Amino acid sequence: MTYDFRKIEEKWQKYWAENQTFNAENDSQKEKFYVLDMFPYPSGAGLHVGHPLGYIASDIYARYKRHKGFNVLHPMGYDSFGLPAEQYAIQTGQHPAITTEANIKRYREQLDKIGFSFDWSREVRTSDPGYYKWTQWIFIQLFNSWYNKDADRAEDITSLISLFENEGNGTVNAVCDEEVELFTADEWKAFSPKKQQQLLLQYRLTYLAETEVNWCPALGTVLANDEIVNGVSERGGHPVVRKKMTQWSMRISAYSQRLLDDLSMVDWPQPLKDSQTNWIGRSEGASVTFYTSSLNGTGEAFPIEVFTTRPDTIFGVSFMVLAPEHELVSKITTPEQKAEVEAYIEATAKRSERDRLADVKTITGAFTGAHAIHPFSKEPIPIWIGDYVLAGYGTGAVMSVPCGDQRDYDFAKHFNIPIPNIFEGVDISEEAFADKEKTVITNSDFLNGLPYKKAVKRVIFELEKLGQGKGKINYRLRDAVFSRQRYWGEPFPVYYVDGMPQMIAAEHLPIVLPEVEKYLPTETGEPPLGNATVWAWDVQKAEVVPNSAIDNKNVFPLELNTMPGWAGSSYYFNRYMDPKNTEEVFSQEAINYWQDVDLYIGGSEHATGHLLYSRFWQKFLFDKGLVPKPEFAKKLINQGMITGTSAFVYRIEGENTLVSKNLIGDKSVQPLHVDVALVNPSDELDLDGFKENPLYADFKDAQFILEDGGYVVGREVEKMSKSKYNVVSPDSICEEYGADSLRLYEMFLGPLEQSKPWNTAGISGVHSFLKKMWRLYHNGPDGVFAVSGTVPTADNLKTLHKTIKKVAEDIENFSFNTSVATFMICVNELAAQKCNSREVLEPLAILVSPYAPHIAEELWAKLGHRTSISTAPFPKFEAKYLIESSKEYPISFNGKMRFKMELPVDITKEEIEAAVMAHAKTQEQLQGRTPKKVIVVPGKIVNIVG
RNA sequence: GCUCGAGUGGUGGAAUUGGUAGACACGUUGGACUUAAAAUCCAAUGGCCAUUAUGGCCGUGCGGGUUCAAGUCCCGCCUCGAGUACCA
Repeated sequence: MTYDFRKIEEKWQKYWAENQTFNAENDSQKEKFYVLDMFPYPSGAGLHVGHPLGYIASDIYARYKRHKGFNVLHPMGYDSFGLPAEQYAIQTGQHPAITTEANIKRYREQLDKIGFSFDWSREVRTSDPGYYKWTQWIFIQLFNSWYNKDADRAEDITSLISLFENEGNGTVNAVCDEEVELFTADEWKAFSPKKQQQLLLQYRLTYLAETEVNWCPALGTVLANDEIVNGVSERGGHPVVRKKMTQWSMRISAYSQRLLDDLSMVDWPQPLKDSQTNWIGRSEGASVTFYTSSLNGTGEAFPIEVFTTRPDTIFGVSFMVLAPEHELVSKITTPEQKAEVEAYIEATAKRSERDRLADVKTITGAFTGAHAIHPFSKEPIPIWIGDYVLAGYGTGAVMSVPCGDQRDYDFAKHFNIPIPNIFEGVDISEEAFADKEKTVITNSDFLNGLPYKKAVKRVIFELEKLGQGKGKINYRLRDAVFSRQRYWGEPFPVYYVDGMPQMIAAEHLPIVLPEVEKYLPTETGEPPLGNATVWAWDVQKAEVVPNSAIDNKNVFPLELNTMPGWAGSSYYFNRYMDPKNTEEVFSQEAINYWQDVDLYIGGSEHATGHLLYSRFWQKFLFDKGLVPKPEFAKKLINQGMITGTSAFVYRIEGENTLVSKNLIGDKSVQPLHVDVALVNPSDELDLDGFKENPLYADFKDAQFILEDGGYVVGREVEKMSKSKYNVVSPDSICEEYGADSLRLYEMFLGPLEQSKPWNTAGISGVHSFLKKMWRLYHNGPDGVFAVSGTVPTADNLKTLHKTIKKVAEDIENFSFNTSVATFMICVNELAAQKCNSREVLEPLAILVSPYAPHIAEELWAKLGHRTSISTAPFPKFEAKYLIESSKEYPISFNGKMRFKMELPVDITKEEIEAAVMAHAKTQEQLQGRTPKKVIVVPGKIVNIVG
């Protein structure tokens, strides 16, 4: 009987679906194990072989854990809100929900063919109202919360209100907007309700504020910092400009320190932790307030707050620099300097973000004419503006210490500003000196002779005494803009009364995305939801009603923005625990049983987006007592990218002639991508297919210069992408070799975390392994299924048990590539031993089952089992079968292995040495010399020196 | 620039705490079976030199070092990849 993988795989995929084999139980007595994949955005292009890599790895792990007796949660769903479906809708008028549905259907077909053990009964889709009801609900919880720094956790907004009522906000230690006015309890009570709402908004964990945002005109929306790469949009590469807009923001900065600290709790890849650490960007230093001199300018003394990591160098300050956008600039600039400053501001405003990034070498700036007073020396310090100071970081102003900071140094040199030296024994004639460890301060009054750390302490003490500064920790992490001017996203559960946002009560959720005629912004520049005609909130009826009913008494306008892509993905891992719950986001029973994700597999590109936002929401839900763990995923693995192997044909420059790769010689040729589907494993082009393909119509009549009757293409490893015609789909591999072969081969390619090239040719190795394994169970006449009850030999058991040991270790270490090699060795050995004993072949089927589940189920059934192999106990490793009576020792001379020698394992070092020295080959190697030393490592090696 | 990761045959890769470098595959070559092909099986396959079997020398990006012994540890470089970028 031949290995008919098509029939077998179809049969078992149907069986698993019908029997719901992989549905997880929420009320199990078994120990839980939660294996999660990052859910995909269902794009129109479908899956290529690179996508399932992580899914296969997690599936192997999930199946392994089932064999180990765990109740495994292994769900899958779709991050189904997003730009491509909307762009498609703009172009074609097709509703994004329809496109999305079709794409999901295709994804599901492709996924099903690979034989994953997903619990599909728990599928979630972020664009499903039943799901985004809870996204909206969490948004409301954030709105109704503030961050209490004293308790270091989020609290209900009502506790803040009662603080205001009792003490005003003077004593409140909260994370809030930069500038909040101070008020007493009595003042608070006297404020109008609107004023109170405005003030509360400055404390809420999600808040509406006019912020500088990254506006992308081409996409017609704002972007978060992590959605911008090199100054252009991540999607599409469009320019991004700074713009002030009223937007919802998330006060993620409240969690900066905890997001940093709790990285030590999770087993995540170090590079990922590093990039989160960098992104959060904690720096310790001091905030110092300088006052402008009232002797010049308007005569008013304005405070300028700066942040510095080197307060110890305060006596080295010889100028200050403000960002061109800094609000003080217009107030302090002297009449004489006004023209120059304004010209500079105009010039920098014109430069795009990209230009600024591309050109960091050029030093520019302008003098304001104003001076600040040094807090200690009382000397006047000139105030400049320059675009090397960023408005968005710190306070947008710096105290410049040219002797201790290279940028300040370069700026000072360029504008001929003095560079006072405050470091003992350091030459600063060529460059600044920034080494904290070697710092000894001089020329600095009370700091003279102090090293860095002591000087910092002292100066902060003195600043506090003056009331002009204090120690401060600064974070680079900004609050996250949460509004998008898009259609295909979660609507906010928000309506506006007198311009103030109001939350819709939770019992009326979800607020369902309205229908619109057009998916573009309105003519007045409002977001696409501005096109909706039924998009107003009736507070009496508690429902969405036509806009015509808006009277601002009972019927109010609804929010027109939608939520960003990361909203729905920031808690989906918790929702999977109880996905059908209509009363709660998840029940406490479910979350207390499943707790958190034990293993999360996905791409490293989500390091500072999804993975940071998810940790933020998790901590918020933790503070609210809704989840038991402050971190949602214990272990995380980044799977590497599978690159494509592009194929090229070569056209001779200026001719319609294509020349085979090895005949190019010194001809001048132009390489052209050719679809890899037209190339066979020997790199030969399918000439007929090529000529018939409409893509290559230009070459229909081309001349071909062939070698040995064929056309050999060139190959190069590139990113797998449609535009490079190097995409290989899993469907075609499943069709030709089967899902089990695909699964094995994806693992066999190399370590999970590494990026590696796909080459379909290599799949024949794992495919013939499966055939070989099949034959092991079918060695009767004409290949009929035949397994004997004979007692296995010592060799059989040795092969089996070393395989059990290695495979179990490999899975625990996520070294899936080496276990495939181990299976091959095992089957090769058993075949050589002509083993067909049930006692060996039955456990072997279980070992292979996580990797190649279809063939394993089929063999398991043939072995007489009536239930799925998926919960069969993993074979137990018995060390006794591996015990050897002798060991083949490598005998080395001066570290080089010369020959091997079989010796019993239970003899002493001395006996080994004696046996080795007595060997004829030893004497031959020594050629009469007496060894200086003989190293014997029992069980390992013998090395003879001399 | 900074941070992190990686360099091993023609190719993908293996090598547990320093202990037989190149497992397992792909590819290539030769052979068996076959009228033929496919499929399958067997053998060889890091480089160089030598040969009658036996052998010898070199070899894990480069240069040093530690060690009886280094792909693995230490120091200094080179190359590639990823992230980040005037962060005060």
